[in-house]
Amino acid sequence: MDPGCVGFDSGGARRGGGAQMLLFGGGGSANSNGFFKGVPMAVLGMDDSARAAKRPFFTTHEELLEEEYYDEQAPEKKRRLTPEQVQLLERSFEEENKLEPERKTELARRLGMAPRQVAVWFQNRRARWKTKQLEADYDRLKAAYDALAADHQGLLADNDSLRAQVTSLTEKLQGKETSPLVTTAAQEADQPDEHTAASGTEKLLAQQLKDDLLSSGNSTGHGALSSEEEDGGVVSNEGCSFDLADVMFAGVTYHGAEEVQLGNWTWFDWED
DNA sequence: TTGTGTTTTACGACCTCC
DNA sequence: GGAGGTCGTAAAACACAA
Repeated sequence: MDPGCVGFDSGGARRGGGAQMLLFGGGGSANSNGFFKGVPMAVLGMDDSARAAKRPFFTTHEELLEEEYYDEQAPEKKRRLTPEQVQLLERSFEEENKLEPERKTELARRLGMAPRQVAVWFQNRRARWKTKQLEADYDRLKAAYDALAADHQGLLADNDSLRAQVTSLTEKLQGKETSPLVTTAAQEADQPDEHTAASGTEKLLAQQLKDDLLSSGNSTGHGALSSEEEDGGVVSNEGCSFDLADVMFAGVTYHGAEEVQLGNWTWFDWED
């Protein structure tokens, strides 16, 4: 027979024996792991599947064209492709996962398979490929999500830390409300002109506040003062999730300071 | 050996494109 | 309308644990 032929001998029904197989490339008997032990539904001429279902598997390309291979008695069972067939199909799939009619015909001829079989194999192979792709996409998206979630947790921790600092500093400032340096807005309303000039003590306290802010900086830089920021006396809060100015300076006025507003941040700078 | 889960082969229904 | 695609599914083949 044609060395490129593969298939079953459907003689089970005709000769009363077990199914036999010819290996791809001219092999002999059925292999040991159970491949092809069933009587086949054939190298199906499945372009007409109703007829093909009754066609024996063992056949050459030429025999495929012959009606005499029909066997009305043969049970319809599936069979697996040989490793050699699968190997060639895989190689072809790697080159192009779509199947033009010419290529389908050529592959079928080389493999001793029906064109319909080749087409079905490509359909199933594309489905498996798509599943793998979806799994890979899922893995990538999950990794990206996990990284973002971790980053988010870090930001939340930073946020908590900064809030704690704000609370601490606010309490510290409010504990000094009675000093001549700082008054509440209400106190200032009562005595609007009393503290318009910054004294040496005021500057000292202001510097202390500034130092506190600088020393409480965190790793991400969000909401904390950096040395660069100190130079200009201006603070950026890009990416910060709370309004430091609102919290820290609510109801408190620093006398003799120049108020610099940038976004949600307010910085008080004093001229010497 | 048997039960069970997975993979492979094959098909029908439906959709899109020419 | 026909060809060829995807999608969902049936069933055979296979792997493997008990």
